Amino acid sequence: MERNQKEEVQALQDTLHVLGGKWRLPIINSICNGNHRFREIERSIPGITTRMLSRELKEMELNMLIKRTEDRDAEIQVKYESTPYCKSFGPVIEEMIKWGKSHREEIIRNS
Amino acid sequence: MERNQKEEVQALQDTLHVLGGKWRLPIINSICNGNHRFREIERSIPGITTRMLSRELKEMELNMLIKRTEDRDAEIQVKYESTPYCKSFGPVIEEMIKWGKSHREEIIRNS
DNA sequence: GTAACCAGTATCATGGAGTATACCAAACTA
DNA sequence: TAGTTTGGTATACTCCATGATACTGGTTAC
Repeated sequence: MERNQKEEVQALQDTLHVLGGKWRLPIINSICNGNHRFREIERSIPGITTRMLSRELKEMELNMLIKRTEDRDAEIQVKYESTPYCKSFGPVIEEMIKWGKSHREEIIRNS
Repeated sequence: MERNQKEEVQALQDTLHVLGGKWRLPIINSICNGNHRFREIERSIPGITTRMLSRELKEMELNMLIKRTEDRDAEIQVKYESTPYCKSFGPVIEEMIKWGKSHREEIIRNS
């Protein structure tokens, strides 16, 4: 019981650490939704700056969350893709989206 | 499709905002796990300081995430409880714990 | 040939989340 | 009655994530 709790807190903090910051999840979501180019991703996330997107993409690549490919001869020269590791966040993201949506509905209903 | 995406990003950012910071989720988890006293919660979350716990609890009370009751004659004078609203995070938290745990296992397996 | 788009980088500024440390009054407890 | 626990507050500091703004070198579209 006691140990179990510590383990859970640990697991939570691990997850929070990997998903840390304002932009990680929106970026993952955007890429998983079919945006693969830098500007495409940028436009799909309201409020993000070029600088933040650039930084986050770099670190996420280091952390194996996404894969960046550069191919001068392809129609899309620079392409960002999600890795299987990244996709393992699917359920987490889904639940968060679900919560966010119902939260909004709740607020609208109460106003 | 396009609108749907914006809505999802919005929902994600809403959720992130409410759960923002390093400590919210661990605190919710702790309270939901049966810790109801200030020091109890504090001890259950490694690394948190009195100040941060105090601050977070206050704001979470304002946001209706938790309920604080003071009763001088009860055996527990000050008690923190989760609200139904707070409990709506259950699925989100569960998924995050699940991810964190399997992530740890993964790392151990690969080392 | 110029305007717009792509994929970023460079610099500078800043607010507030988080840390560290000490302290308090009341209650309980040995 | 001295020590410990409880539920916090006060003050001071630090640093880093984020924001704002500008710029660049290459490519494609008109």
